[in-house]
Amino acid sequence: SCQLEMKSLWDEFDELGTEMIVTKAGRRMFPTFQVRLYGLDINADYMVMMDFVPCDDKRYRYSFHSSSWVVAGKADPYMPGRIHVHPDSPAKGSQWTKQIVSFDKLKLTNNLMDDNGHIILNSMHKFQPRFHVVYVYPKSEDCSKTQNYKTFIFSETKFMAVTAYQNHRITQLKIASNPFAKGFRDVDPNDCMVDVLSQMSPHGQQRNHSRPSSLQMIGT
Amino acid sequence: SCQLEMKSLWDEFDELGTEMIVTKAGRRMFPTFQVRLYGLDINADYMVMMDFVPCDDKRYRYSFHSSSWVVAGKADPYMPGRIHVHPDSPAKGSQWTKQIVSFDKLKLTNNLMDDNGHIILNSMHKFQPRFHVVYVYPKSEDCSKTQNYKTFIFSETKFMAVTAYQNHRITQLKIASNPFAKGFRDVDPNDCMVDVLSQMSPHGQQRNHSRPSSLQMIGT
DNA sequence: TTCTTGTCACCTAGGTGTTAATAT
DNA sequence: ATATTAACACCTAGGTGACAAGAA
Repeated sequence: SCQLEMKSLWDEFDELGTEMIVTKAGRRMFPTFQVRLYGLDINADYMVMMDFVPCDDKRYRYSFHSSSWVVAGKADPYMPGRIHVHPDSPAKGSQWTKQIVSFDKLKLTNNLMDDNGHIILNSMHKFQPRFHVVYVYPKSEDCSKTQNYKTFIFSETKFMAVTAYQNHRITQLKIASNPFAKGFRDVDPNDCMVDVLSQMSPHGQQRNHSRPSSLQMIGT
Repeated sequence: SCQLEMKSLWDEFDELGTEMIVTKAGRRMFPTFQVRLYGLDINADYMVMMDFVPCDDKRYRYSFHSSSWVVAGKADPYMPGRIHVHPDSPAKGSQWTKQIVSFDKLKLTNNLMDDNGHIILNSMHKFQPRFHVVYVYPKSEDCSKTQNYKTFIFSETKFMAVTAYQNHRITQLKIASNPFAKGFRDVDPNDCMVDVLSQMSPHGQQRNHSRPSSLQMIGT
C-alpha cells in the first residue's frame, strides 16, 4: 500500500484549485509528490515511477470576474505522456520502504521539443498525477502469470498546468508554504511578538525583511 | 580498465604533497576522485566503491623550517577502514561506462564515533585511495570459479590527512582550483586587462572584487 | 485580451579557507 | 608548541514569484 505525504497541504491547495507552473526550462512541483510505501517484498527489486493523465478533454481559462476556472473549449491535441522513473530505480523493497519516496527531481515543462526528459504538459489543462510501483521479475521467474505493477491515484494531487498563477490565493499559499519563496513573505507566519523580540538577542538569527513595515510593528 | 579524471590537477597537487582536510562533520575531497570506466559487460550488474589504506606505519608533522613533512613517530592505532559504496550501485555496466563515475558525495572525517557513514582517517597520517569494481553474480551463475572484483590504485591520489592545511602552496592551489574557494582568490587567473575592460560593458558580468588593489590596476 | 517568456532580487542548501579560541 | 574546533564571510548551485515585454 501507499500513503501520500503532506496530505493536509495537498488538501489545502486542492480546495483552492491547485495550479502548477510549467516553464520551458522545467519547473518542479510544489507541493512535491512524496509517498510512503508499505508491504513490499524486502528482497525483491522494484521500479517506482510517475506519469500524468488529462482529467478531461477540456481547455480552461481563469475567470477573474467569478474567481473560478471556466471551460474555454476542447483540449489541445494530446501527446501520450512521458513517464518519470524515480532516479533510485531499480532498488530493493527494503530501500523503498525505509524512507519517504520523493519526486523532487521531477520537472514540468510546456516545451513540446523538450529533450531534458521533463514531463510535458499543456498549459491551461487539468492533470491527474499517477504513481506506479513495478515489480521487477528475477530472470528465473515466470512473468506471464501475475500482474507485475500497481498504480496509485491521489485525487487531491490533481492540478491545473499554468504558465503564470491565475488564482491569487494559490500564489499566497505557495509563498506561505514553499521555503524557496520565503523572499516574498510579508511576515513570517511563525513570527509573533515574542519571536520578533527573541531575534534581537545575540543568539537569535537576524533576518532582513525588505519591507520596513514588518519591523515598524516593533516600535508601535 | 579505468582512467583517472583530472589527472593533471592531481599531479600538480601530488608534486607539492597533497593534503586533505578532515573534520568532525565530514569534508569532501578536492580534487574529487573521478574515473572513467571501460570494458564492462553492458548488461551485467556492478558495484563500484572506494576505500583508503595507510601508506605506511608513520605519523607525520610538517616542518615549517624545511617546508616538508617529517616523521613524528609510529602510526596511531589503525582501525580497519570503512568502504564507501558509490550511491548509484548497483548498476549495469552500460550505466557506469556512459558517464564519469564521481565520488563527490564521499566525505572524510577524523571522528572515530562518526555515524554518518563517512570515511574515518587519522589526521597527520598518509593515505592511498583505492577504487574497486565488483561484479555482481546473477543468481544462476557459479561464483566460486572466477575472481569477481578488480582494484585500481592511482599513486598520484595519495594524500596527507590534516585538520588544517600545513603547506601554504597547497592552500593556494586549492583556492586557485576549487570553485567553492573562489572568495579567497586575490585575482581571477582568467582575468587580464582585456577581460577587465570587457566587464565594464553592459553585457559583461560585473564582479565585486573585495580587494580594491585589483581594480586600481585599471587606472595605472 | 489572454497567455507566454525572460530577467531579476531573494531565497534555500551547502561547500570553501580564515580566524580566534580551545585542547593536548 | 602543536593540533583541533567552531563560527564566519564568501562562494557555487539552483528553486521562488514578480514584473515587464512579447506573442497570439
